Amino acid sequence: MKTAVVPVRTAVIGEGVDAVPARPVRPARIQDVAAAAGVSVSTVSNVLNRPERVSARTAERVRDAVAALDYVRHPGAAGLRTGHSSSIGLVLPDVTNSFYARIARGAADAAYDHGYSLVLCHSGDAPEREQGYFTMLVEQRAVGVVVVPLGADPGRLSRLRERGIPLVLADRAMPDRDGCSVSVDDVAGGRIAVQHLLDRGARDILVVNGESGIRQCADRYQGARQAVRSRRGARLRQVAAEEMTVAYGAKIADQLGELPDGVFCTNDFLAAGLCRGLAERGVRIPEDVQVVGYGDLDIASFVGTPLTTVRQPVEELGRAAVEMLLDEIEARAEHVHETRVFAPEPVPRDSTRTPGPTGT
Amino acid sequence: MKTAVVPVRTAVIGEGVDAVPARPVRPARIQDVAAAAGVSVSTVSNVLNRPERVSARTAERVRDAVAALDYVRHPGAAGLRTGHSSSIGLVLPDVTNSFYARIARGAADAAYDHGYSLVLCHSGDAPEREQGYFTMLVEQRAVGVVVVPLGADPGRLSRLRERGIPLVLADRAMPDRDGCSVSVDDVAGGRIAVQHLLDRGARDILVVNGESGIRQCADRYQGARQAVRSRRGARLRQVAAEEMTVAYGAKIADQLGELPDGVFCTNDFLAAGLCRGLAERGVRIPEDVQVVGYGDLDIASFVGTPLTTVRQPVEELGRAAVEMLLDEIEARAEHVHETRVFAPEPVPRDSTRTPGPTGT
DNA sequence: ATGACGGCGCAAAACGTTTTACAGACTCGC
DNA sequence: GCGAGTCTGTAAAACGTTTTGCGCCGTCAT
Repeated sequence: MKTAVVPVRTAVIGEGVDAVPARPVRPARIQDVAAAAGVSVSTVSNVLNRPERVSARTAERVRDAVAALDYVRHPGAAGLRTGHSSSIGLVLPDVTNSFYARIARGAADAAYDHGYSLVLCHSGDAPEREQGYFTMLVEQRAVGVVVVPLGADPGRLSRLRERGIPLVLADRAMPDRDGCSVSVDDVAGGRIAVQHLLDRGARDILVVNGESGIRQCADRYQGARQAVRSRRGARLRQVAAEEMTVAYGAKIADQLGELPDGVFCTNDFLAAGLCRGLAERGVRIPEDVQVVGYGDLDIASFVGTPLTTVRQPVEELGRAAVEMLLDEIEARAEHVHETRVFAPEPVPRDSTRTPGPTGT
Repeated sequence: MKTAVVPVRTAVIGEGVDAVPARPVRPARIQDVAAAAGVSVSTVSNVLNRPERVSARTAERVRDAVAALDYVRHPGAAGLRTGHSSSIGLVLPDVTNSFYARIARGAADAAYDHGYSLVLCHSGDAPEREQGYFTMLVEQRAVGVVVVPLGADPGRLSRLRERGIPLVLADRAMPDRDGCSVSVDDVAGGRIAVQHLLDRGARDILVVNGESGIRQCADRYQGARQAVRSRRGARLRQVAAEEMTVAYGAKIADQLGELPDGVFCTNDFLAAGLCRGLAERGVRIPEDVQVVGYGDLDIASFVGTPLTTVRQPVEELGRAAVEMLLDEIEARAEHVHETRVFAPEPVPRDSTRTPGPTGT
């Protein structure tokens, strides 16, 4: 869906012809450096890549020449010889979604730290586009790919691997014998959230969930059950919202019959809506009902009473993904595939009380 | 600032040694295709790049061979010969910021459509890191760069250009003789917002702004002035918030003496906070006071009464940036630099009334 | 027949590196 | 002095393309 756009004014600057004045000089090649330093190309290459193989004196001469000529290496050409590029693919459904954006950020940081460049691939929930990016990455001889896969079509993924490109799965970790994966532990997240409520005296817990078909929702509920089971006298109910939005959160607050004393919403939108709905009914938060959200989205801290929530280390997810990828690439034989699951952590704010000895 | 993270469990799958079973076969080269089709390499290359130079019969034979061998072209090697790669750099302060994420999305889409790959560079507000990415892009022989520049250090930018890499500036358009730029028209945005209020009968307008040192803020205020000036009997006041956050928006609502009948907040956070603050004082929105925000952030639709706001065509910004870049690259001599300014558009929601004949 | 011309296809050079195998120059121990 | 061993440095091949210039072979007009 293209946004209609009106470019109000568009000014033309420069003349085009003389706007490309001195056609920029051809960048210096390694050969030029060699000539300038009075050594052979191979020596220059050695200085650059295995400095220990060359005497201090020549090394310095070479480095001077490099500086003088403003030489910059051409990793493309190098890759041609060595057989691998230095770029990593990052394939995700939508950069605009803050969850994926945080993954991208972590991944970009890690790639930068290790001297790799990150190719952003926006699959936009379209499998054929995901596939298009895969072939593009194969062409580029990408050294590896981090992917938040779309459908559960492992075929496409393994075809990439057959091409010799290691893959790390992020977030939607399907069990995967042939590669690493990273994800966050939603069961633990649910447990943490409800444990937090229990610790603050809540005993009649309501889970406001999304559709149980969504893995994250099911997992978080399971975690909630675990927490409640371990505390005698505690009780757990669940209600499912059709969509995990603010509007549906509010709607559920309206329809609530017997009020619980603790609510765990499996995402912050639901929680924000619920809080608003409850507030309109005159219910005080956290005095009458304590509320915990999930995700630590921006909205959690904006809402009327700042929301206690569960934070997922998403940037770390992205970072870990590329680091595991690089390990697979660099260690090769010694590498063992790993399934890394990150634990979320509670973010206490005003929608829950401070912990007391008991409560009831 | 690294988030503390606890990987709860980490399972080891596979054995590492035999986890890399059949070392994937070396991908087919153009030479293999040539052999299989019984033609020369150059013919294969011609089939691939200038099909008109080769007879239909041979072309088909070659294409069959390509399919049979599952040949994929190696643009890196090609680039070595032709002198240019097919990757574009996108340098921005923070992908996590939804504004920049939207730019990234638009840019990624455009790059994909034109067969270029987009290298994500996360400068993270650190000039030295921005510089680091610049040199990385020079190394890669990136064909061009779209950048949301950090400081106003045109030196770094022009140094990139001297290297022969065209640059398009996004968002923070400084007037730029040597390249294209894209941005949104904040003056128009301010005018639109206030015009919207005036059209709905508001006459005593308050602008809740950020620091006037920020260009966007100054521009939006200027637009507001233009709108008010063109309507007799209308009056404009301004108040500046120290930060453009929900909290400060609420604070301003508290401190407000004489109530205006229309408020233009120069960003949606301020607007959300202001609405909450006003609501707590018992002020009805939009009956007593109409409110317009800016940016069409997620929060605008979540808030108590959904917020009328101004939407910026940010994805289009990103898309246009790479397209202008590609024009510069492909048209070369005929290209003329352009400064493209996009117009924002109003998004009417519940925090303003429906337009009436007048209103007073 | 002959010459010119067009259409196809090919050989080879070039792009900028890395790496292998080797050569020359020292040093050292005898 | 001499051979073995160490250091430095080098020539050349290789990576996978694209492109230039050329040659071959029909065809067509003369």
